[in-house]
Amino acid sequence: MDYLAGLNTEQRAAVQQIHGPVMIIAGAGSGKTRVITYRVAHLIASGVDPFNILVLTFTNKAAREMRERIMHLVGPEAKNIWMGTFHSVFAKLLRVEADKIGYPNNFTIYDTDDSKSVLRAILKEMNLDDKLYSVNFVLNRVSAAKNNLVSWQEYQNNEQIQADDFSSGRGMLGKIYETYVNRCFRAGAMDFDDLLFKTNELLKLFPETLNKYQHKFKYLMVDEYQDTNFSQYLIVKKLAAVNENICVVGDDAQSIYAFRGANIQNILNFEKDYPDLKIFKLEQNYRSTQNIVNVANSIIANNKEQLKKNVFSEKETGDRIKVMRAFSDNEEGKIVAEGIMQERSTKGLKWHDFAILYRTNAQSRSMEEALRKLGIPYKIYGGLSFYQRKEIKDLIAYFRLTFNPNDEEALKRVINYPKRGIGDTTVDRIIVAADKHQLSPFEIILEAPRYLEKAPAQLMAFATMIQSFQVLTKTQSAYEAALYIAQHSGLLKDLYEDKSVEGLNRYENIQELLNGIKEFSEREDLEEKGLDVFMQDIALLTNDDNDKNKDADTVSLMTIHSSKGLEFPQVYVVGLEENLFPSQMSLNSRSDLEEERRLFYVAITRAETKLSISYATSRFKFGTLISCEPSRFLDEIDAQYLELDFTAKPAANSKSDYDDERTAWGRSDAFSKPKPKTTTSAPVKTTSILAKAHVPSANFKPSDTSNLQVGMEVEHERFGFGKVISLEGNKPDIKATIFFKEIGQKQLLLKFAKLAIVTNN
DNA sequence: GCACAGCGCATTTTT
DNA sequence: TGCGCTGTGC
Repeated sequence: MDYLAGLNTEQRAAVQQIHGPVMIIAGAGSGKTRVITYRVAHLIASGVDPFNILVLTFTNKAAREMRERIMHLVGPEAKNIWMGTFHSVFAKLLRVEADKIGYPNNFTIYDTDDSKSVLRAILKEMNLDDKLYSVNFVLNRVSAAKNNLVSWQEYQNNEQIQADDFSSGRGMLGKIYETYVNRCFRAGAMDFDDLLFKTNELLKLFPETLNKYQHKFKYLMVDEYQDTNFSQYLIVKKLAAVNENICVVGDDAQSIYAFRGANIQNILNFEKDYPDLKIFKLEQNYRSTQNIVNVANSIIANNKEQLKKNVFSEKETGDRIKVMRAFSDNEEGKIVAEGIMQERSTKGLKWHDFAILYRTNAQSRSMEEALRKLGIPYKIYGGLSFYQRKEIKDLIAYFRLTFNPNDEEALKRVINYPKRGIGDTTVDRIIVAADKHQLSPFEIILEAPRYLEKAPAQLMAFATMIQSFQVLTKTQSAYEAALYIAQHSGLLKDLYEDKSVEGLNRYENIQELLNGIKEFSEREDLEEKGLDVFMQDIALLTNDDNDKNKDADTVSLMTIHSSKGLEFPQVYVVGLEENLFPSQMSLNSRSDLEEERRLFYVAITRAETKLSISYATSRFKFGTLISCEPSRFLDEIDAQYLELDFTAKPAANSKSDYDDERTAWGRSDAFSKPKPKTTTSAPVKTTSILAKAHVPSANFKPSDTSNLQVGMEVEHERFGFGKVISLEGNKPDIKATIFFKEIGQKQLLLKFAKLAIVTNN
């Protein structure tokens, strides 16, 4: 067991505690993956049968990486571990048990687009106001219900929910939910949430099935436990109920998916579910410098709800965190690109040592432009994944329809693509007839003359074609079948004839998919490798599951959300502005704001050696120029860790002459106090964050404020000069209301505020 | 049944 | 600003 030697004391203790409930709180960069993989290896080394181990992750990537690492530790036995994402593991389980809940084993998995399309059709049929009932809103609502295991019946019978819906004028949501569920069922389809919802249903309705899996999965491990929703939580809880060998790993500080139903309480309350659990805290950060870790800590300390931990680093102190101000979004891109350029050449780094992280995808544009101008290679992560591209979805829809002709979304997608003269009206008639006769649309098409007044020959031809595909897939290999379908559906030809750049691209993408299927066909580790097997969890594959050139030396651009779990030597977090980060949408509730703060925490902790943060004072939003305030998060960072770089000058075409830092800011001077002359050619180092542009006087020194009186003029490190308006409260907790010239009125607790008394009035 | 113009809308998104 | 959906006109 020499692998245990590579772990620190706490890590080793966590790895060796293989029985009973265990919670591992893994701070950022604390070697979490290492602990999980070693723990699995240790389970096996201790005699646990790999078949009895279930490891759940959230991403395919995490599952894949862990599997590889475990394989490395324990050898091919690792193959027998059930390890995968929640969705893929329970999809697999449901394929075995589907008939119990009335589903075919080859059920289709609807992706988000499919779900939206179903809902769009329903909303249209019901003639509902598409302002009140926007597809996104309705889907969120349905999804939230499912994630909280509220069935459509319960939804309709719950007075609270009904009252809420009616008061917002959306009384039909319950009915929509019902119709949606029925529509999916008829199509033999489950959406993403169903994979978990139906698993819960199965385990609830069939105790013997629950029992079977409770005894199969004797040892459970859940990664990123802070991101579980109620549905996932309950599955895990049920499966673990007999043996209670459950180990959850997570970091409440990195919970950033509440908006998708993740419930941070699951980790905060884990202790209540398993009172005799063992808790291990991995607090040593092996990734980042002390400065970076300290900054992250100072940010997250502002959150109320969190588990206590003390993340520390024993690496070097490191550079201070650079805060850069720009005058526009374009200029922000420019200073970031220039920064990268310079850092790379002075420190001999590679492009792939850098990442630019932003809150919203829209911010990538100014970054891209600036990088392009300097000839810096970059890659944008996220966005459309390979499997979400139209042409790929089209071909896959043919596959889907072949294996599950009831799959209505697949049918609608390809019945007239490529063009074969079956228009919307015909499709509508088919759907109406399907509803009327309680059949699937495809069944109507098969006997079109019987059910439809007009049954165009094209319809019959289409049905015959799909049937021929069905026959074919029974005998041919996945690749042969796929190629045949691509050709004979006319899809390949249609794309081939499009000679535009995009058309060429689409054609190549199809080729690539076919190549992927070919590789699958040739895999030797699989017993079954028909196209149906290939199709099974294709809907669950995403972005990086098909990344061709991930080794390229490029700067990485991505949203902070997608950066979770990654690390880079140098990280630029951009757009630290109010209403952008934190997002405007999150300002209404404390919990939303705390999630934004955790997001900032995640962003900061991606950096290994150097972190730079930037903001712009103006930016284009939806085509109009708006002015921006620096983010409140900047104020929350302890100023001692920062280095301000305000050297960026407004663009040359700007009319006025900017000599002075403060006029450059667009604010007038507060008081006619002598100002420190700031050098504009070199980075300004001060002890203040200057989020609000105040540069404290050179001789700034906090005064003793125990005798502070109303009317006195004071100076605050960050808020600038102000006048005391009122004082209230008793001794240690005296609260002063001060009107600051630059930022307006603020209330400060004197015991904390660092104020210098300027005049005694 | 199809093409195109114009309107409206716009976080984050492991699955 | 830029994309996607809807409606109009052929």
